[in-house]
Amino acid sequence: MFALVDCNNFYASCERAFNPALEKKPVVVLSNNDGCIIARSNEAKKLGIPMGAPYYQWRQRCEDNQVQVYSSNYALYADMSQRVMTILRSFCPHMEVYSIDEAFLVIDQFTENDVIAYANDIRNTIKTHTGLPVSIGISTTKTLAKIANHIAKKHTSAGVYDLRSITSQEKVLPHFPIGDVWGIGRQLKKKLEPFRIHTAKDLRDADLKLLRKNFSVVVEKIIRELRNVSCIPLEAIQPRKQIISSRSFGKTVTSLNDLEEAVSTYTSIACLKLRNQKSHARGIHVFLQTNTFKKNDPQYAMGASCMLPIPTAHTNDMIRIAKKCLREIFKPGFKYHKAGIMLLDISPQTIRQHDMFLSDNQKKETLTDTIDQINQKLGKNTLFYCAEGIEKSWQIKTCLRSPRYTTRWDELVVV
DNA sequence: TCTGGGGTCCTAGGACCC
DNA sequence: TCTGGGGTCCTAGGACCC
Repeated sequence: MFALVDCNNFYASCERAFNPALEKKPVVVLSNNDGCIIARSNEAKKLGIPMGAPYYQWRQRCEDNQVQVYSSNYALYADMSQRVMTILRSFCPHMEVYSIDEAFLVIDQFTENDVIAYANDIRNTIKTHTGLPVSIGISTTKTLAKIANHIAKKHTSAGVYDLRSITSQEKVLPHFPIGDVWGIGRQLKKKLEPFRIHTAKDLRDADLKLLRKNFSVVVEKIIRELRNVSCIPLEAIQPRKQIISSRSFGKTVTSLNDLEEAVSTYTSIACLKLRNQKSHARGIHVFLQTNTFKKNDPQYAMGASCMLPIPTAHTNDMIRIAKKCLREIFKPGFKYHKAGIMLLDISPQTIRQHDMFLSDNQKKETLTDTIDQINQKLGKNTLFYCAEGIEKSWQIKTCLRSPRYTTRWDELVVV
């Protein structure tokens, strides 16, 4: 038996948890650079504000309706997520953190009635300890638990829905749109329609062989999961296979110097993530681009990679080759809008192929460890590489960000 | 004026091996 | 006239997720 616990309107709810004045009011949270709307409270959804819409197109509507608008505050959301996950783990250690606001639990030890009480206990505990509302969907497979969660969120006031029985499945699946099924996106929806598949029930009852011939194994798994056959197992937390760091700039960037600072900063962010998961990487890919929305501006987008002889997790090693890549692709005269980096060929630090002709550099290890420890103790970026820049004029503006209530001593909530 | 930032998995095709 | 059968690895592109 799977339960999917999903926080309602997560980012918007985090803002509300520390600011009760937002209760019952429409709230939206914006993406980096205050570009797009990426979270909405129920009140904001009712105003017709769509997910992912560019903010500038909806700004007037927001102002007219006194919508409370926030820049994203990832320090806060990440910390709140950890609190929720810690509570969930205390209920059920057999769990998979699926995203910042969702987790699957495997709960096999319960009888029919107990499980509802158990789910309610989880909801109440999370609400009491964090202030965040969650919904819980329960069923026999992950795909069905996802559907149950949708129902819990939209059609019940209880916040818990049990979709294990055939009776409940017969009631729900005929009305559940195919595009809302986990794993069916826009393209698959379009391709399934000629097969007269419009609802979750249509897909469940479809001819498996016919669909397998026309679609990938992904679709076959979804069909089987809808038939109560579990094909997508609970997964343990794995180290990332790919680490990306990229941002749009706060202003148009034209100089190589600004790009170098930005790319060095992103490299530093990514390398810290890399070390935190005890991995190292053998290379880096650097990319930059102009603003693709500005059709009249000359466009340029390019990337370049560079590999090291042996993997590293040291920021200084990586910044050095990142800059080398950047200089290869930089062309003067363009108005740059975004740059980023991707770490390549990530592997665990325990697996290490030494270079016969290079000696280990113990000093470098000590340096990196010390920097990390100081930053851990005294706050992010207490020490940083000068290559990252000091003024960082290219950096994003987040003028609507709420305080980092839970991770900064100087931004604690005042009661 | 103004349009985010991460991730994963699958498949096909090419290059190579014996 | 006629040209096998079985593998692996890598990459790009596409689809999906939050």
